Amino acid sequence: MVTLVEVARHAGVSASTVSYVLSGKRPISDLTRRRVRDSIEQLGYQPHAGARALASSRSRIIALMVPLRTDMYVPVMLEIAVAVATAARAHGYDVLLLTGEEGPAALRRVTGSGLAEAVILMDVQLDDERLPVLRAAGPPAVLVGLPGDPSGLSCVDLDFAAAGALCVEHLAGLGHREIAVIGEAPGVYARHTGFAERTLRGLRDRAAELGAGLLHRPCEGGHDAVAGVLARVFDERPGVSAFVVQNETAVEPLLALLRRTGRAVPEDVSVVAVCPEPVAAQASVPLTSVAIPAQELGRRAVERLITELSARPGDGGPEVGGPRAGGPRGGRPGDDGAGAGASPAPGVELLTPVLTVRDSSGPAPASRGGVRN
Amino acid sequence: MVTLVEVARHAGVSASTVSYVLSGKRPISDLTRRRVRDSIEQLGYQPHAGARALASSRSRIIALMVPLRTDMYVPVMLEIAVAVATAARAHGYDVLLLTGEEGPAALRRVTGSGLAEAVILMDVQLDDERLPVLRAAGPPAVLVGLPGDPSGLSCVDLDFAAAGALCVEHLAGLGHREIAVIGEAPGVYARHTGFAERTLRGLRDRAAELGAGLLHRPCEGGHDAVAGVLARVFDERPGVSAFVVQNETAVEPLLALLRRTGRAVPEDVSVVAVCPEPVAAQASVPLTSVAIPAQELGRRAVERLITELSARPGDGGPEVGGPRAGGPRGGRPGDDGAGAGASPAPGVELLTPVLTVRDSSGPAPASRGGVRN
DNA sequence: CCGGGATATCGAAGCGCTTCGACGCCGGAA
DNA sequence: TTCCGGCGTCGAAGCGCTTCGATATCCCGG
Repeated sequence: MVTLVEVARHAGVSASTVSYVLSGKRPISDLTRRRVRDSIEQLGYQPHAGARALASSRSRIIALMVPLRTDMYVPVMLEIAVAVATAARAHGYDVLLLTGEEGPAALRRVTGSGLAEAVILMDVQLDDERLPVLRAAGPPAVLVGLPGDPSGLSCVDLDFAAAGALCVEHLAGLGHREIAVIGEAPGVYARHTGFAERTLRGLRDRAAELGAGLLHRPCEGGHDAVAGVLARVFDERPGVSAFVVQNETAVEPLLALLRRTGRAVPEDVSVVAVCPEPVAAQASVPLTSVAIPAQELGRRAVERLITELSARPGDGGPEVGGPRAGGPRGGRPGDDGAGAGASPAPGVELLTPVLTVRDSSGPAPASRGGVRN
Repeated sequence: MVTLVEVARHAGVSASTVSYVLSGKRPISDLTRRRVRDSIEQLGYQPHAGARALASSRSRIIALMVPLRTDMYVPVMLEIAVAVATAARAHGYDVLLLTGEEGPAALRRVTGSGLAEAVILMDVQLDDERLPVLRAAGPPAVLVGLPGDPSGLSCVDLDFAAAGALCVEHLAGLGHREIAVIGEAPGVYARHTGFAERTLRGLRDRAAELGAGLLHRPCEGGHDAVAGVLARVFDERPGVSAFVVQNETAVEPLLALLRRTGRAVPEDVSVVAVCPEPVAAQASVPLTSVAIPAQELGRRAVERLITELSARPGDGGPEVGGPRAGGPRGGRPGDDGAGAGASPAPGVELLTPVLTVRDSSGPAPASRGGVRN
C-alpha cells in the first residue's frame, strides 16, 4: 500500500506538505502542489480511511438506517436510500447501511465508535425508540419522516397531512360527497407510522371542513384483501363515488375490482392515489395522484446533515477530498425547489405536496346515492 | 470519548491486556477478564473504528454496490441489500452502500483506501466494466448475478436458465404447445443483464427440446405497454395458450388484460411467473411461479465473503468482536439448504429454482389452434 | 541595510489501537 | 533443590494521517 510518506519522498517534500496539498488547509506553492499531485498520480496513492478518521476524528461516513421489514413503500425506500448515497458522495461522504434490526444499539455503536459521524433515519414511527438516543447528546441526525414529538430533532418529510387534504379538495371540487380511503396495512397503523396517520388526519380534517363523508379502511396488499375491503365499503356506504388510495399494492387490485364490478373509472368512480410517480403513471388507468418525492427527500436529508456537520468544527475549507465535490447537485441547500411549507417546528421541513391530475378522477356522477344539500 | 487506555487504568491493567481481552488472541485469566469487562461496561467504552482499522488493517466493512437505476426488480434489490446487511452484522461486519454511479472507480476508492475489505456487486451485467478491477489483484468479491465470463470470480445467483426450463416443462407437461414470454423492458436486454438472457436461453432450449413453440417479447412495465405486446402476440400466434412472465410490473396488467379480453386464467390461458414470492402470492390470480430467493442470495453472498476473508490472514480466532456473532444464521456455509446446483465453474454457486404451483396454470384447452403431432 | 510580516515548508507529537517480544511467576520434572 | 516451560501480563513500537508550532525565505518600508 502506498502511504503518504512514500508520496512525500517521491515528490521530495515532507509528509505534512503532502497532507496540506490534499486538504488545502495551508497555502502551498503552485510548483510544489503540482509535484505532489504528480507523485500521487504516479504512485496511485489513496489515503487510508482509518488513519484519516483516527487523526482527524472525522470518518466522512453517514449511517443510513432503513427499515428491516419490507411490507410497504419498498420502491420508495430504495429510491431514498440511493438518493442519499448519491447525494452523500457528492459531498465526499460515504453511506453505511444499517437495518432497523439492532435498533437504538446500532446507533450507539456506529456513532460511539466513530464509524459514522451522523445518521439518517427512515421509517420513523410516532414514538420511535431510537429518538431518545439522538436527543441525548446524540450525533447529528436527520429523520426522514416525522415523529410525534419532533422537538430537538431535524426532520424532512412530505407534508402528508397536506397531501391528504389535497386529495379531498380535489375530489370535493369535482362534486364527490362520499369518499373512501384505502389505507396501508393495519400493521402500519398499529406501529403508528407517522405518515399514515398524518395523511389520515389531513383527509379527515378537510373532509369535515368541506362537509364530505369519509370512510377509512386499512388494507393489506393483494387482490383478495382489497376485494374484501371493497365489498364492505360499498355495503356500508353505497354512495361512495371516490377513493383515495395510500397503498401501492392495493392500486391495481382496486382498479381491477372496480372494472370487474362494472364501475368505470373515472365516469362512475374516481380514484386518487398517494404514491410514487411511476406507480401512478403506469397504472392500468393513469392515476391522479400526489407524488411521494423520494429522491428529493433523500437529497434534502443529506443536505441538512452536511450543513450541520460543516457548521460544527472549524471546517469549511475548500476541496473536501471527495471527487468532484459539489458537482451534480440538483439544488442548493436553502433553495425551496419543491416548496418547503411553513415549518411547524424549527428543524422540521415539510415538502409541499403536489397533485397531478391524470385520467382516474372526474366529476361525480350526477346524484347517485343521496347527495346532501 | 472513552479510550482503551482509560479502561486499562480503570481496571488496573495495561492497555495491551484490555486489547487481548477484547480480541481473545492471548490467554487472559478469568479474574482479569472479568475486571476488564466490568470497566468496559461501566465506562461505556467503544473501540474506535478508525484506530482499529489502522492498527489491524481490517476495517470490518463490506461494500455493497447496488444499481443506480431502479427500473426493475426493485423489491428484490432492497431485499437483497437488507439481507446482506443483516448477515454481515451477524459476522461482525458493517455494510457500506455504494451506487453504480461511480462505477469501477468506487471500487478502487473504497478498497484502495482500506475503507472496505471486500465487495458485493449486484445487478451484474454480462460484460461488466467493474470486473477487470476485481480480477486484477482486486479485493475479495462476490457477485450476485452471473457475468459472461465468471472465471476467477465468485458468484451467487439463481439458476435462471433452469428457472426458464422449469417454466416450460411445467407448461408443456400441462399440454401447452405455444408459449409466449413477456420479458423485462427492452433496456434490460440491451444492457445484457445476465439473468434476463439466461432465463431466455433456458426457456428456448427446453422449448426446443420439448417441441413447443416459444415467442419472446420484451416489455416495458405499465398497462398500455403490456396491452400493445399482448395484442401483437395473439395476432402473430393465435394458438398461444400460456405465458411466462419475467417482469413484475407486467404481471397485473397482463392478468387484467386477459380477463378483459375474455380469456379465463387458467381455463383458457395459463400464466407462470418468475418473480418474488409476495408478488406471485398476492396477484389477482395467485400465480404459479418460480421464486427469486432474494434473502437467500444476500445471505449466501455474505457467507462466501466471510469465508474468504477469514481464510486470509491469521485470523480464525474466537470472539470476533461483533455482538452475538454467529447468532441468527439461518444456514451454515456449505449447507445446501436451497440446493446448490452443480457449479459450471469453480466459484459459481447457482441456486436451484423451485416452481410453486398456484392457481394460474392448468391443462391446455383441448386443441384450440393447430396442435402439432 | 535592517526589521517586520507574509508565505511556504518542515518536524514532531499525537490520534487509539494491535501486536510482538520480554518478563515474572508458578508447577512439575530432574 | 534447580531448571524448564507455560501462562498471564506488560511495555513499546508502530499503523498512516493530521495538525500545531517553528523555521526559513522573501519582499517591503524605513
